[in-house]
Amino acid sequence: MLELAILGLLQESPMHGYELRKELAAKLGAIRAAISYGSLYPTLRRLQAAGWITEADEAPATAEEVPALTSRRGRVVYKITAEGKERFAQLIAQAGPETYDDTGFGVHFAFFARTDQATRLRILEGRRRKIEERREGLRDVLARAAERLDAYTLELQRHGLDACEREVRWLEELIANERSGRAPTAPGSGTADGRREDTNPPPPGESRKEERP
Amino acid sequence: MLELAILGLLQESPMHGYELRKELAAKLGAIRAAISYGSLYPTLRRLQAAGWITEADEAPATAEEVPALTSRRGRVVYKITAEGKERFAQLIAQAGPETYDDTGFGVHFAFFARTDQATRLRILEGRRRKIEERREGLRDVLARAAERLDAYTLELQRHGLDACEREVRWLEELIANERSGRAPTAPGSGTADGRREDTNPPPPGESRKEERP
DNA sequence: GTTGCGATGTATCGGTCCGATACATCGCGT
DNA sequence: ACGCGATGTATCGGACCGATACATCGCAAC
Repeated sequence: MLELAILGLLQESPMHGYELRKELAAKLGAIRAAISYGSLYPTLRRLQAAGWITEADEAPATAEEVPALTSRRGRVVYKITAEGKERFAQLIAQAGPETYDDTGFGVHFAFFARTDQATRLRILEGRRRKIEERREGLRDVLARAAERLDAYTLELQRHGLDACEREVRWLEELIANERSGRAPTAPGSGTADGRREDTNPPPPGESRKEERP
Repeated sequence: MLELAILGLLQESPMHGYELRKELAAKLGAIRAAISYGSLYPTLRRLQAAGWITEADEAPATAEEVPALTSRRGRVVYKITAEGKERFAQLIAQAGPETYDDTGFGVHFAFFARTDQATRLRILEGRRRKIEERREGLRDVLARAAERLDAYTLELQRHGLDACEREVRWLEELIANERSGRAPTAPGSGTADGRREDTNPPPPGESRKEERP
């Protein structure tokens, strides 16, 4: 999962670890808390060893500054390689069971703009199926085992059931939109910017902000 | 977390691993998928080594059956010890940061019937605070960084924001109920069985069903 | 002017939990 | 007699987390 997320983000622009973590938190804030450094840095090294990413030397603007003795380690900027892009495409397209759990689905969904429509549909439907199963499980417990459970546990189940029903409805809408080839924005959610023929443009902002080194 | 859940369940009745997993799935179905055996069995041994639980020999009904040679391993039933109950009480009362994340909160909530009111209130408010923070983060992203993100990512944030707002309202209701000393059942959720002076009875069904061994 | 502090930044370690896998028994239908 | 799905215990490698350590930079307060 982390691997997929990193590859996806680096495809938008080169970044160093710290920045990667922040962007990840912004993109996946709805799904999960910020990624831990204890996972991030080892994974970066693993990806580098596999050849999916490389170090990009930072700010080669003027070559006059002599590196001198104090070797100035500091931030390490990574960028994705051609093999990395292939790997990303492969990870996005193939869907295992983990693609449909909370985190897996969230990460895949966050990169739907780089996913072809058939795959999007497949993932949305797989997720719906999984949530429907969870929903049925909760209904069963509430219907058949209610007397065995205390009021708090029951309230928890009810809240969970409600969340499931809500998510299924959300997915239904997304699936309907997907089938009719429209943009993902649900009707009535504001920010509807009208027509768009081509879904799937690598999102805007491929250029990058500068920071004084 | 697993430790707390196991201790809590064994307090209701002795069980073996398989059963524990099923009960856990029923009780926490709204929160998370079934626990893995890869965590369950090692944890059981850890708890046993610490003295919180012990093996309870199964079905001592008739002592006539000679164990004979084939030593009949089979299921291992565990029961909680006095020290285990103390440990449980301690874990329930003390709230670290992990008490307020999704899983942690779910487990604590599932055992609210064994938790005193002050602690319940503290946990509900801590959870609310945490969700409010997540909500503010999502609002920030939607307000300030919307143009940097593609339509799918935005839709994800919107859905997450909605879930946050909903959970905050749910928590508000629970907190209000808690303060007024009522049972947890929200008004309008059916199953309101009227007055109850004493919250905190060890829930019904302390006796146990029999299965032919 | 220096001192301290919060943000930026990289890195490791131990621990928790998961997913796959293996294997043995039991009840039951065919 | 056979198989097959549910029951049941167990281990292993790997993913990810939380705490911790440490170094630099900008800047505000004294």
